Amino acid sequence: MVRNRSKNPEKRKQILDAATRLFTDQGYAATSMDHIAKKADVSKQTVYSHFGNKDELFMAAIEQKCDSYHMLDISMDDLSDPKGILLTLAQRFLTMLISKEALAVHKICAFESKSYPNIAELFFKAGPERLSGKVAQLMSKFNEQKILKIDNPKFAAWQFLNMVKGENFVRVEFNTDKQLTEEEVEQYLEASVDLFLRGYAWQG
Amino acid sequence: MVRNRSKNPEKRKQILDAATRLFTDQGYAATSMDHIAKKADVSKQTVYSHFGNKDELFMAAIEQKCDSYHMLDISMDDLSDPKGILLTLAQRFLTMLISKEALAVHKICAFESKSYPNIAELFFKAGPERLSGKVAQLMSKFNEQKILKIDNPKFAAWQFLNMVKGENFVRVEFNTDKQLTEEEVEQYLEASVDLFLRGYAWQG
DNA sequence: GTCTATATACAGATAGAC
DNA sequence: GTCTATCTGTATATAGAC
Repeated sequence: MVRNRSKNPEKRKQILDAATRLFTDQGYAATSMDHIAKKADVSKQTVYSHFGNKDELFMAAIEQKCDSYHMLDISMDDLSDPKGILLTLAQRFLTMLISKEALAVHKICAFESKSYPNIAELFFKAGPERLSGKVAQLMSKFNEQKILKIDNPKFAAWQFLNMVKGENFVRVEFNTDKQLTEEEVEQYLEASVDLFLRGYAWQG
Repeated sequence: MVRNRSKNPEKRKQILDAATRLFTDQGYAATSMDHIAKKADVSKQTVYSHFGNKDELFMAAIEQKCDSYHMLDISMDDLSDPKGILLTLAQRFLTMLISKEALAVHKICAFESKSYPNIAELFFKAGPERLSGKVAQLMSKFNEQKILKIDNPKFAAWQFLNMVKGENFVRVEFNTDKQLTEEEVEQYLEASVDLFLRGYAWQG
């Protein structure tokens, strides 16, 4: 009886937390129900009692992560300093992207996207799509207020967000030995914002 | 005796091919030695005789894929049509990126980058780093010939390549239900090349 | 060197006591 | 509802025949 909520919700939370942690750390196949039960400090049967089977537990765990995938809030009140706004956005976005948590969910959703398309879709909607939508709104406002000339705000949003990733994200993604310094990243971000501003400037 | 090359090299190749296929398809943990042996049409013991254990076989398989990760050749002879060159490059790059093969290696290297850092590093060097180096050379030439004003060719290369990925790559990466049409992708690529050309134009 | 058969460990999932 | 104990399949890896 998975639906019965008279079961101890604390244990449920313990299980879900442990599962989320282990699945995102090690992946689906490499994570065992025994390990989850042990880490959650409950018996294995309790895990099954709460979540039915491994698949359902996996879906619940990743779903939770997707839900809690918090938005970057982009203040769109004062647009008088586009460079400052975009630079701040770029910095925050990149910091979020390369955070251990976000990267782990990203990787597992991408990796399991064939086996669990609905999970990957969930992540895409909660993460990249949602953010790019927000940024597109920002681009739209820049255009309306004639701060930048942006015919297609959606394109501009994807261009900007992808550009910002740069070498830094790829290096983190593949865990390369050498990583970029903060200064290098900062320089890259500024150069990218400048490129973007020049490319979408009104006075061509 | 793994080093002894008097063993049947045909069988070795069969094993390696099967392993590469299965590992990239399903990941490390989800792929069994039994399955590899069966697919390679040899006995399991032969697999062990050739590669020692699962780890070594995995490394050999992915290494092979990285080696064969073929470069996009970028012709740098006639630079008179920068828009045409960049558009062609963008199209070829994106096509390569979202190809089933490239995507599979990309995903598994990213996913296993913590467990197998040397494999991920190998891929990074053979893939993203090598390509961005080539593109940086192109950017450098654009600058030398005053076709574009590019102070930092390395930055420009990463900016261009990342930008080109756009929404399309992310949607393929997460296997989303809705995928972009060819027309949409083509429009995005042209918009991105235009943005890049305006941003790095000589006459600001 | 390659095969079949087997040892050993651990996986997901269930049965039954309390 | 939660626990301990167990069933059953399958994994990695090895032994021994040819």
